Amino acid sequence: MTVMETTSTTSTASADSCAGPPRQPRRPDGQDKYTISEVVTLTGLTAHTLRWYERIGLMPHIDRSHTGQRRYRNRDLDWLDLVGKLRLTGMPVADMVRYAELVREGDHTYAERFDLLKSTRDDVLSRIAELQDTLAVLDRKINFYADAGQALASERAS
Amino acid sequence: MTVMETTSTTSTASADSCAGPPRQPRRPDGQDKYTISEVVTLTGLTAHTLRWYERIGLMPHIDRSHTGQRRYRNRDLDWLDLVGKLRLTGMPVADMVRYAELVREGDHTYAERFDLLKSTRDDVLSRIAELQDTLAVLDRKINFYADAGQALASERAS
DNA sequence: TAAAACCTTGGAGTGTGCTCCAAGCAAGCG
DNA sequence: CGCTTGCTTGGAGCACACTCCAAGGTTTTA
Repeated sequence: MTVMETTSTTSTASADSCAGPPRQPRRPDGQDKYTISEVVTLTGLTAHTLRWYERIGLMPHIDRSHTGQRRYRNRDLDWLDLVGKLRLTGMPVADMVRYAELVREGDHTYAERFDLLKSTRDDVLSRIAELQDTLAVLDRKINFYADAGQALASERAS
Repeated sequence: MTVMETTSTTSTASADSCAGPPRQPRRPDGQDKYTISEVVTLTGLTAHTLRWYERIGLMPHIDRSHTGQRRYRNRDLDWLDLVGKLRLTGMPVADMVRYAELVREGDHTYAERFDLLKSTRDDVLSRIAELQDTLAVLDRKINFYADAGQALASERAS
């Protein structure tokens, strides 16, 4: 009855500013079968999202137990890692689905996969450039407010 | 009657890969009054979006002509430039509205504005790091497909 | 002065990427 | 056996950031 589904830790504001990204727990060695909830803890995605990815054709075929429950394998986790990376680039899910289709279609789609990844790479490069541009603007403003804060402090001191 | 509202050039796929970002037209010198459609061409935003920004409190007070039409000034365009930059960082609109409120409230909010920009800056830095990480993954895959393409080519040649 | 182009509003609609629900089956434990 | 916990499905719902509409007033051009 009660479902509750691990509603992914609300990381709205990155609380600790002086730590790396929240590292996902590492996969246990020598295992090649994971339940959906194990994949939840390994990837940080919700079970809802994992099932949704499958519905929209973003996943390869996922093995099932004799009673129909999903049994993910290491290659599926590798795929989810890639999807996670692509998601960070802002790539639309539809494009990732297209890439997944190309993979399913076999080796003769290498060229098209190459093109897709290459243009994604170009996008990433320009996103980085944009962000660095923004960083400069931000730094100018931050310095302004820092100086203004200093000015107020020394005003209080005098 | 006919509205049509300049439905922002569909830049779904960045067509020309070997060109800089699509530079917005530069502001005419010595002008300090712009209609909404002039702001549309200067910013690349739609008129809908400009009005919506105003409704949600993301804009400072915008002057009006004697008949109630918007007349943007250079400082408003500066603000829109900043908003555009912040939007690129993935900052939620709600946070930008918060910043706009702080600006409206006056000089005594300097410290809070500093904090907000600083944490945004931190976010930008980690986004850049993520993207560079992704770039490495992408490059490995791209190299794989490039090599595979070479292999196929030399196979055909032999 | 008339037509065409542009601007106004509140509110409704859209696309994306999840997020959740209801109802039911299954597996492990005491 | 009953209880708890976990997994299944299709479909509905949600948050965000726009995007558009209808109906009407304004400005510019010919």
